[in-house]
Amino acid sequence: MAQGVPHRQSTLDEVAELAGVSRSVASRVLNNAPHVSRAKREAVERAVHQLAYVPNPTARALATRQTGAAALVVSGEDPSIFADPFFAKVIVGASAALEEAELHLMLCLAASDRGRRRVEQLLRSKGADGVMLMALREDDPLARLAEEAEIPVVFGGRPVGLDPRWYVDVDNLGGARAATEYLISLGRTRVATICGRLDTEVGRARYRGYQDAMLAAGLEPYPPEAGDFTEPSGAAAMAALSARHPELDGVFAASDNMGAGALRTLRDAGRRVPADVAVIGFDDLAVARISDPPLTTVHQPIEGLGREMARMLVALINGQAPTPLILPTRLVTRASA
Amino acid sequence: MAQGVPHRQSTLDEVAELAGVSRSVASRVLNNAPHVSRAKREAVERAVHQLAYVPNPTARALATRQTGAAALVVSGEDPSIFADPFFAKVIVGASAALEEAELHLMLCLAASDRGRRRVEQLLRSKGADGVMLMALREDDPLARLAEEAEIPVVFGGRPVGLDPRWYVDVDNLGGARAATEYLISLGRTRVATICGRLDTEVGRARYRGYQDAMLAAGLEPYPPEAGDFTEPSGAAAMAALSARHPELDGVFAASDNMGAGALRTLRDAGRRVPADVAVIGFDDLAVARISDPPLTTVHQPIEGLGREMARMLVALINGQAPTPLILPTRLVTRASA
DNA sequence: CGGAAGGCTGGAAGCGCTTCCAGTTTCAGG
DNA sequence: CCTGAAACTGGAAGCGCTTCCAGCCTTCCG
Repeated sequence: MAQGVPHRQSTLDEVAELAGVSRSVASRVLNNAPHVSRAKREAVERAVHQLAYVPNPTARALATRQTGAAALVVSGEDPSIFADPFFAKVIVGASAALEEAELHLMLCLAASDRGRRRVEQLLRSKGADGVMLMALREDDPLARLAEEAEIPVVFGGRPVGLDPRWYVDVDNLGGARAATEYLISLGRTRVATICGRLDTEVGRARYRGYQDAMLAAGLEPYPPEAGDFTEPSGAAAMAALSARHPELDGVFAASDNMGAGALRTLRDAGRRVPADVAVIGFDDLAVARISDPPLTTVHQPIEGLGREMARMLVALINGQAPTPLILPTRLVTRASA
Repeated sequence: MAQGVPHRQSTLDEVAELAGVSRSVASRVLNNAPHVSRAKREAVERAVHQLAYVPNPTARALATRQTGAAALVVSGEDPSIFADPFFAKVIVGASAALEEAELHLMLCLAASDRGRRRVEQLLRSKGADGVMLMALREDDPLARLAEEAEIPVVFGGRPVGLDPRWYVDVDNLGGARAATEYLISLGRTRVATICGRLDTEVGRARYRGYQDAMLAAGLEPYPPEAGDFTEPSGAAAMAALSARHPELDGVFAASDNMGAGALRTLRDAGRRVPADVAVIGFDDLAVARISDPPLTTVHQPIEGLGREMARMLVALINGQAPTPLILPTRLVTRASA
């Protein structure tokens, strides 16, 4: 940066003057609006090139009342939940879709009080053209704020106890049911689940899917053994489960990380997978591929989730009326089941 | 959103009028600038509260010529490199530091041509108050643009063939040397390395660290066996290495993912870790903890990297003159070596 | 060749906020 | 009770761009 003179940014006025037209015409050329003769259009283009002119986005934003940015806010009390590669994939998808709409991506990690206050500001001051909300906790105050906000809001996953107007979700229930059904189809009858946090909709839906499948097969569901979606919690849950129910021959873990943890515990305990216990995870993250044995899991289209959220948001911003979306999941069979 | 009347956002003028003061005074109160009597200050505050007034950030940005946002751009031809949890951690750190400075975080994945063009725009139009640049490739055109830009730019990691004025890096060389020295101190003498891409500074530095340690111990470094930092590439490299040099008793992998890949290959080949071959990784990501056996690795302060980049950027934005920073790494011993 | 339709054009009014500055008020000290 | 300094205050001029609109100039048809 800053080598030599500050070199004042050139303005539209200067472009207009150099091109010998009025500022209005120059503006029209830039936004390629109609009502500009070929000659003037070219003159302006030449001037733009000559001055290396770049429009000032802030001024444009003020005049058009559009910021040109969309925000992705990730809630949660602990910023480290964001370290989950899940979010990175969502971002990749969302980023691509926003790029198509020429929108910038603002990322808000609303973990601290301060962070949440900033999100509130953003929502109320219309600091972005729209907002995508993820990982809301039960009774998250952000939910209210979002409902009251006068800018488009799209939810990623349905927050517990709320029925947002616009959201994109993944078929957690169906995926969990499919996983459990697969275990059952393998002849396993003593299938337990390591479920995720039951104060999240994801955790609940996946648990419900497990229950549904068990009941449908005439089997008694085991009581939920809860983890928090992380590897250590999966390992701990597996230990607790084995102690309480040594007869288990199948486990559905509500996340790959927990599944990997379960594999570790089983391995340490000398139980073979899948011979003694079959394990299925959920997410289809990298960890599922590199665990030992590779984890059979429920694939969810995470980038797709991000992409669709962004697309829905763009639609809303453009005044369209999209409908909520639930993306399909599918079972990926590997060695663990 | 949009329940009921559009409810026009109230403006500073309205606040001023309601409080019975001029707009200037109201503005001063909001920015708590001096030269406002107690009485008027309170009157304005009351009006702000009553109207639920929130200043319009765009207008403020136009007037102050400050956008209130900093951008983090992640380069690379493939957007999926962003899926590496590495970046998520950088973001967590950067986000926290930016929050303290009341700056928003804009995230730019400059993978596509379109994405790169947008970054160029951002740089040239001063669409952000500053920019953090990461994962530049060799001869990345973004580097030039950044140098020419008239806004503060901080590099995360030094790009190959460039000596940026402001950067934050991690002591890759020292870390790699320490890892290799540790293997040697364990009595291993036939230590090879699975290095990362040698067209990145990270890859080169870690390879150089390995070389240094070997030479210093009077051992002959093996020629580099390159991967691309991913698990599969590590597995493949390990296979190639074993085929070519069956005598190996130690391997330094330049990333945990590659280390995990190496472990997998060794396990599949029936070689015991660390008894037959000791393995060390680099990064200290989650994968190092859950691999089998857990991977001894070089810890690098990734969140710290993000935090320091953001702090340096904030310093630059505030007109200070920070100095480049190289963060320390340290060896974390686990079971694999 | 007249006239109307319609494309072009540029002046001017914003968008909502900051900030300079000149004028006014306040008040301690003499 | 006066004086000057210090503290306030509000008018006004922007920040750089979009967009409405009234007027002008083409065309083109009858």
